[in-house]
Amino acid sequence: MPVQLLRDVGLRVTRQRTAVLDALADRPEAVSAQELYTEFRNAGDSIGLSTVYRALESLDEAGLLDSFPREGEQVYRRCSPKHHHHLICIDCSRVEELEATLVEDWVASVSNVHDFEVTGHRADIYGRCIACAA
Amino acid sequence: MPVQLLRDVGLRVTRQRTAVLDALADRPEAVSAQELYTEFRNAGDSIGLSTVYRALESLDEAGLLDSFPREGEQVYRRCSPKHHHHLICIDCSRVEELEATLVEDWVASVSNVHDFEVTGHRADIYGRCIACAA
DNA sequence: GTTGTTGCAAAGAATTTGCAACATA
DNA sequence: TATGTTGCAAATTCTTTGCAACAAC
Repeated sequence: MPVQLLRDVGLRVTRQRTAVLDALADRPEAVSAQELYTEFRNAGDSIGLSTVYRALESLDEAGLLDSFPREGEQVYRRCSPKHHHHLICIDCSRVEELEATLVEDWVASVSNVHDFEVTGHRADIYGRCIACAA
Repeated sequence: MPVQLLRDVGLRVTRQRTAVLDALADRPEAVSAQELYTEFRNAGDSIGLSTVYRALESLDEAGLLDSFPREGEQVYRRCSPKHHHHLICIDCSRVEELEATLVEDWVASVSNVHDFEVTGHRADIYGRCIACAA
C-alpha cells in the first residue's frame, strides 16, 4: 500500500504521489516523467507535469525508486529497498533486479587497491529479454 | 596522433575533429560538449557548438571515446579501445579505467542463467579520488 | 493554523535539425 | 568533382522554478 510507504519515508500522503506509486506498482519496465504524465492525462487523471517530476524526484531520494538515464531522459521504476543490479532490455525497458556477489567482491577489491574513497557503484547488463529477442 | 586515428575509423580529417581529439588527449576527466565548446571559444578557436556535438557523437560511435551521463548532460573522454570499466570521481570527474575479470565472470554467469540475449554491460565505481577526498 | 504540495506558465538548459557554404578525398 | 562536414539560427525536448491557491497534518 502506497500510503504506508509514503508515511514510512516521511513524505506527505497526497493523491498525486499515491497515483505515481500506483502507476509504478508491479511495472517491470522503467518510465520517464513525460511518459507517466501522458498516461495520467490519457486516463483522465488530473496531475501537473511538474508534480510528476517532483514526485518521482522525492520518491527516488526516499529510496523507493530506481532511476537511470535512458536516451537523454531520466527513467524510474519501483525497486526493492536492498542493493541490487539490473538486467535491462534495450527494446522494451523491462528491468529485472539482480543480486551479484561477484560485483560486490569486485568493488571491495578495487577500493582496497586504489587510493579512492568509494561511495557507490553501479553494474547493469543490457540486452534483449526473451520476448523481444524473438 | 589524431589524424591517423580518424583515418583508421573512416572519418574525414577535419580541423574541428582534430581539435576535439587534441583537447581530449591525456585528459583524465570527462567533459561535456558545452564545456568543450566554451574552452574552444576562450582559447580563440572558432568551432560551432553543433560541430562539437557532432564530433563527439561520431568519435563516440567510432569507439574512440567513452561517454556517460553526468547530472543531466552527456560527458566524454578518450579511452582505450579495449573493454574496461571505470573508477569515477564524483567531485572532479577524473576517470580511471579498470579491467575486471570478476565483472566479466558475472555477466557470463547471468547470461547463462537468464533467458536474456546479452548485448552489453557496464560497471562503474563512484567515489572520491585521493585529491578530492582530502 | 502551519507547513508542505500542487499547478500553471515561464524560464532554462542540453541537444538536434535544416540548409547553404565549404573543405576533404 | 563528389560527398561528407561545418556553422548558424531555429526548433525540440527534458527539466526546473516562481508563486499563489490549496491540501495534509
